[in-house]
Amino acid sequence: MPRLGRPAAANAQETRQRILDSARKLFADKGYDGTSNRALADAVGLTTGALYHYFDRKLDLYLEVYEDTQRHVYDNLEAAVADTFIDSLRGVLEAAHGLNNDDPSLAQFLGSCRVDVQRHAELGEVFATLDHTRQNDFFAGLVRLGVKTGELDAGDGARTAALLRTVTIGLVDGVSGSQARHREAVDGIIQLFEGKLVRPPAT
Amino acid sequence: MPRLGRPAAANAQETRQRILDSARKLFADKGYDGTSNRALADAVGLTTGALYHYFDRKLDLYLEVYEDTQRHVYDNLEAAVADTFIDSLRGVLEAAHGLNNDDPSLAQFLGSCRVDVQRHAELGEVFATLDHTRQNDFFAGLVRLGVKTGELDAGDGARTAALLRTVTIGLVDGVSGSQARHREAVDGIIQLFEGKLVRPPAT
Amino acid sequence: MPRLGRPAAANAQETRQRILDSARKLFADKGYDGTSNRALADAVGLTTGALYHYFDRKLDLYLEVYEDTQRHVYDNLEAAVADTFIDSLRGVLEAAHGLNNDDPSLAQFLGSCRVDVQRHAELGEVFATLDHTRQNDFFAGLVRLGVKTGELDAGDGARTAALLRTVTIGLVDGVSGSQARHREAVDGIIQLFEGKLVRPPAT
Amino acid sequence: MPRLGRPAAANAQETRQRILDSARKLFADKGYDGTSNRALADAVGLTTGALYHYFDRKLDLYLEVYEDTQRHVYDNLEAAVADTFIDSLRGVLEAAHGLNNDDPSLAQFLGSCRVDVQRHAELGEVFATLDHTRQNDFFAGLVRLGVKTGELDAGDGARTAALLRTVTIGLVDGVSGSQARHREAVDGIIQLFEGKLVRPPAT
DNA sequence: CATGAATGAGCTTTCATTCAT
DNA sequence: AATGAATGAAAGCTCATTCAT
Repeated sequence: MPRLGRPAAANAQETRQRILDSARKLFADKGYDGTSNRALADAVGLTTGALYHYFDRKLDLYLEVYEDTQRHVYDNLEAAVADTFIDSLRGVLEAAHGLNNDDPSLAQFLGSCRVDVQRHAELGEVFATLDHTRQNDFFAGLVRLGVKTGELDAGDGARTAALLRTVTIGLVDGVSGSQARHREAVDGIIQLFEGKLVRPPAT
Repeated sequence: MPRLGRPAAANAQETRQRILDSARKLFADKGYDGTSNRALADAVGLTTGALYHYFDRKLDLYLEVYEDTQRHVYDNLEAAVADTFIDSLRGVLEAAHGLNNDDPSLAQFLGSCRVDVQRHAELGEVFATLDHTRQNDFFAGLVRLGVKTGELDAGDGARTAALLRTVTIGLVDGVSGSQARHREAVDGIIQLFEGKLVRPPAT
Repeated sequence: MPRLGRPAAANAQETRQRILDSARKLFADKGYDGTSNRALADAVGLTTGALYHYFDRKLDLYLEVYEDTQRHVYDNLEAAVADTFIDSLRGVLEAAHGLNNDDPSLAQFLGSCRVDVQRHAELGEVFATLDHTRQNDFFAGLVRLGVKTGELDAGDGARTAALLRTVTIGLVDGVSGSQARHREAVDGIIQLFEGKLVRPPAT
Repeated sequence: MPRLGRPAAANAQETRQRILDSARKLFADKGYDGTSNRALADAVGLTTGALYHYFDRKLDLYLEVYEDTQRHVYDNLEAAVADTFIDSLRGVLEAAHGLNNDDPSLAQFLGSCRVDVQRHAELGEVFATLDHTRQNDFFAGLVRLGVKTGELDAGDGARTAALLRTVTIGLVDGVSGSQARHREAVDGIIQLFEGKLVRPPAT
């Protein structure tokens, strides 16, 4: 005999957030398909049916996790932008490292997400309709700053943006699982950008 | 409508290769779980049962695709190593770009693979038993070369290896889908390593 | 054509029992492998997926059917034990005949089960972990009773137990399918134990 | 490139017998469904395709195994019949024990067979068309002998036949897997028929 | 006489989703 | 707000059988 009526402890807002948090971790770890509603429900302490009280479809839940995460991450990165390109880069990478330290599932989810969007036709369609301005603007903004301060040539803009995107993805996909390796990679990147990592061969 | 029994044209060697090639493309695109035996069989022009004539389990097929791809890629990258660190880097990145040009599914599969190995417990277990020496040695060799030629400080070794790994993963996961963006990112990386991308701010 | 969602009339307890009852009949008739989830689901009026709402694996279902049946049968047989060996034997065989009359699938399942446990490695492993004390104790108890009343020599104990086991299995495997033949065999056994079936040859 | 033409060592007659022998063991152990053509081919050292050179269908192979086994067993049992019922019984049970000692798969197959015939509609149909006269006649003959010698009452004929059938099946299904237990059961049966196992209670 | 490539149907199991309660 | 009974589709895999070679 299940208890009827509204459970005493139930708080929709808070339950919803618990679902989103568990979902981010599971999606980050196992991917979209690899995360069953059942596993999610178990993690949250609900049944699969209850999930549908909060989200119409698994896809909608995934989307909401994405938007939450994206917002949280870029709020932090944007706050780290400074007066020069190199200082901003340093700040942004440090901020990324800090985020990864506090909650590794943030970066892991975003990396996992890029894969799932490519793999899943259905997910791809929905993501195509999202507003990605913020993400694009962020890298473009960094480059613009570098050109303004004279740190970058205007002609190297696209190249630098592509480079930043590549490095970011490498950090997320490659080393966000281990704090130590993440630290090392971040230090390497900064040192390289400062021109202090490599010099011409001895001869 | 093919009939029962052995088809006239059957050639085991060639069919096996067709399976592996189709599998690499599908695994690269849709991942391990996202690639059903059915989809693979359809792509090759067989039934799912026939696949088991060649591979005992889906996992074995995946493994074989991996080993084939890994071998092919590192044969090419190792051939591109030169006398100095910077020349080797340039050569290796160009070789990678060439490979990606000829058959994008090679890099895409390897990127896809890293994700699947993390997501799939079963895949992870099997991969743990594989010999990854070659992959590890490759980056370590590049760094040793740089130290020998004086291009790198010995103390920066670990940092540089982590950086190379990060950049490689970024290239594979981030931009191997588009030739143009891949080109741009490669050029950016080379220019950055040459110290010709960034300079101190004007003031 | 039932629709999706929970049917109005659903009653878990009763459905579960219907599954177990149908399963016993099918397992008795067709064996473990010969009984497909599909056939069982059809017999109960469900889909195969619904079975997994009640049992995690086919094997668990089989086990539960076994325990139910075993308990039911031995409850009846033990109740038939009397003051002397010969009266107990008569009572137990009559009880067995009665059970077989009421629901032939009980004995048939147990006979079928012994075969399946030998045939199926997986089934054998699980059954090895079960507690078979009750079954063993039952025959041992009968023999002890016979020795106590002087009906049996103590030295014939093991032989008599083996004989009882053999006769029981013969009844179950050989003639439980036909009431008439079962009756005849039971009568023959009793008469034989009473010493009224065979006498020395005429000469 | 498979070797073409007739393999040097091939001897149809002998290969056929090897198939039948392996088949009897596998069918006895795992049953009809539980024995795959593949497993049988492996045991014999052939491929599944080759089996079809000797038998049109799995079912035909099974049938042939049955007829071979049945003939072999009853040749032996009939040879053990003596002048009186009790001596015949003793002889037949000893013969059965000897057979079981020499090749346990004989009795095991026959026990396994009865189950499979009941479980498998297709098998049942084919067995219904077989001539079971010999098996039936054998028990009837024993009973007739007992009546002739005065060891049995004519009125107890059907009952005794049912009893013999029950005991035989019990021996085969229950204890043919272990020589020791088989021996014990055989001794118990003989002693019981001799009237030397049970006596009235002490009062 | 024998191989081995291939089919098509079947199996157990998992899953997203629905909906009466 | 939440449960849990149920569906229907799909998955990986096995199998008896066929037949070109």
